[in-house]
Amino acid sequence: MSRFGGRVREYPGVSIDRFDRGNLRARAYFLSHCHKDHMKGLRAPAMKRRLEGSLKVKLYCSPVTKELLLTSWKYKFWENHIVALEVETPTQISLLDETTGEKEDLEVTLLPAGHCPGSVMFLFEGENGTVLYTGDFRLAKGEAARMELLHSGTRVKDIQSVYLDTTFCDPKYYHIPSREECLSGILELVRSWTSLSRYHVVWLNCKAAYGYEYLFINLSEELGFRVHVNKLDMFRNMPEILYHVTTDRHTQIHACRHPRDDECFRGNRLPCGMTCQNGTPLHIISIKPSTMWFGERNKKTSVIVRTGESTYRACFSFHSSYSEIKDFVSYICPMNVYPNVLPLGGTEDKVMEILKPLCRSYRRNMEPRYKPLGTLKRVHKRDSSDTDEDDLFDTESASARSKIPKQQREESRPSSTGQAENAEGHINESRESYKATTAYTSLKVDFMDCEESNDDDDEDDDEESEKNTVQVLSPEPDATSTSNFNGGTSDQQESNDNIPRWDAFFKCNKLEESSENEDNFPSSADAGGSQSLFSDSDGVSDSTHISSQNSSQSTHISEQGSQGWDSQMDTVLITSQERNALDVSCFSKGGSRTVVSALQETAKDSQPDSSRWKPLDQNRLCAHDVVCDLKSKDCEKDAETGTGDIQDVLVEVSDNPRSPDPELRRDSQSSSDFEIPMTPGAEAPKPDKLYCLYQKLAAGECILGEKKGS
DNA sequence: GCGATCAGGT
DNA sequence: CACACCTGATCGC
Repeated sequence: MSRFGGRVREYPGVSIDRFDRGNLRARAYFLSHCHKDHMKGLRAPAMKRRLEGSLKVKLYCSPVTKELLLTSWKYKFWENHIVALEVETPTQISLLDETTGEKEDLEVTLLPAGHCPGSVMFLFEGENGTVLYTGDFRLAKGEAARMELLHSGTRVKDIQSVYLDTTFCDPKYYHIPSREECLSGILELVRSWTSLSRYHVVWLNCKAAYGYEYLFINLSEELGFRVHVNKLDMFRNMPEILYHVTTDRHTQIHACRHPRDDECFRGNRLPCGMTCQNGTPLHIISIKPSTMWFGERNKKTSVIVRTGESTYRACFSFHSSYSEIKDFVSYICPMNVYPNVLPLGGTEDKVMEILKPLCRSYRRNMEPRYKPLGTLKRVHKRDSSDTDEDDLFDTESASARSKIPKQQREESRPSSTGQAENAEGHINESRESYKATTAYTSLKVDFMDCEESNDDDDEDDDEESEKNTVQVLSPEPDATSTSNFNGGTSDQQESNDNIPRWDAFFKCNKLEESSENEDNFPSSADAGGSQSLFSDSDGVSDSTHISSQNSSQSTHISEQGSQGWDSQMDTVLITSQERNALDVSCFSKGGSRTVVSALQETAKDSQPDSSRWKPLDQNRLCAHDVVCDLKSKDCEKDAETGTGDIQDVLVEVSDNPRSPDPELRRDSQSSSDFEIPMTPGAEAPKPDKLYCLYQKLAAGECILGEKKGS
């Protein structure tokens, strides 16, 4: 929840995203996007009176935001006061104090924020300095570097203050899979289900808020089914959205809602009331987009998690992750940062502790040497932002950096180039040291971190409660060992002395050996925690058959009969590293595809296809370049004809998606990414064994066969 | 009757 | 443990 009061200290005459109380006296208003929590007071009688008293007072926003806002009659009284500013078009505005006649000139630029349709950041430039208000934003790593208007010439502008969306500004949200990863995960799940028959439909359990449109568009484009929604009049002037949504319920993708849509779903009914077609009952799965996050050390990034017999969650985030935020701020390198949001339970101090070191004010104090500001990267190549952004950012990208041994990096880094240096040195140091301290403080942190996302909110999670089978990860064979991770206080320390710890081991190895080892551990961040050990075995189980129980990591589909044996297999997990790691060539190109091949195809597709809807395009109101090219003719055909070849399809075919058998149900609902079941009869490794394993791991050797044997 | 606020839910 | 929103209860005007 935004706790931003509406005003920036540099320009107190403007109010942004808040319209109540003191903001009623503002000379100009700005709305970054159309979410209610940024519209407080906007339709209040007091504001209405304020407008009636002055024709001059304006609300500035993007054209899309204006359109969405005025769709609701509640905001109609703003109509003659709204000024839609084109995105990325610097505009001079005059702030007039109507009582004194005093005037203040200000240049404002709207920058795409990637949060929802029409969402923007505001860049103010005036005599009190340059101020960036981010609103809510999701920008991938390196995206700031591609925004021309954040730069003057090739250098990033001298920004006095950033008012920042800090929703996920906490290391526990270190990584959130990219939009593209999430999208293709959802796409493949939807594709595989809907291609089983025309009666297989998907319900996207989306919240009542703007922001899912690009998902609808991409699904519709790829699969050829428009998405059923309750209302679409707000998109009447946005053809590229309008074309992909429908109020006709006869479609296989639904995002309709009902006050008690969960009940509907449990009764095998869509929120719109559909339950069968031509007398044939529908087979419905639900996919709930929700934020999933991953700790720094976890390289696993499953974007789809099965939560029930026919319920899934898919990773989806409107906000930047911790590392994206840090990338953004360190690139901008402002004098000051002010958090707009305090993560619940977090304090301003804690957030500032993270952000301060990224600011110039702080860097100056710490380092006398002048640090040049960042430099503009490739100018506006949005298409490429869809792909692996790391590749675009050669020396700058964190992941590219981490592939180079740190020592080497420091030696070879150029001494006077802009951002490369900017992002290096100090910033990195601070990150390193932060990591070191967290790794130290508690195993619990370590474990939580590794463990992956969280996001157990609500209703359909009851079965997930045991998702983290900690015992297996524990080095201690007995049951009390759980406390090492969970409760652990003093005895935790003790047991740690006896048991070789992966992070400690790795650190010491790193000192002894040359830095080559880092090649075996592409992400240096993976060094901590025993999870990496197990997730490895988990991750490669494909090739080693180490454990059929963990095979949900496999990208293959579980083709489930009604037996229970494979209940662990039916979790569909699509992880980003699998997509990178697996060889596409081993999969057939037939009508039905494996997850992996399909994913890689879409990844390929996504690059050059300019008709694809991209998050930063969410400001297009009435684009002339709409290409309503449904490449889905084939898919449609598939759906008509093909229910065969199911073994190649992502999701199991089940005649009875809601198995009444509670045993089966509980089983199948566990996400095996969370849960690493103990192999029957197996015992946890002894300290010396562990040491041995660590050594082999560090050397890059395969430990799996042995582990299995032990 | 309306709005603001809170609690509780999805 | 998040977000964005909705509903319903309560209070004040």
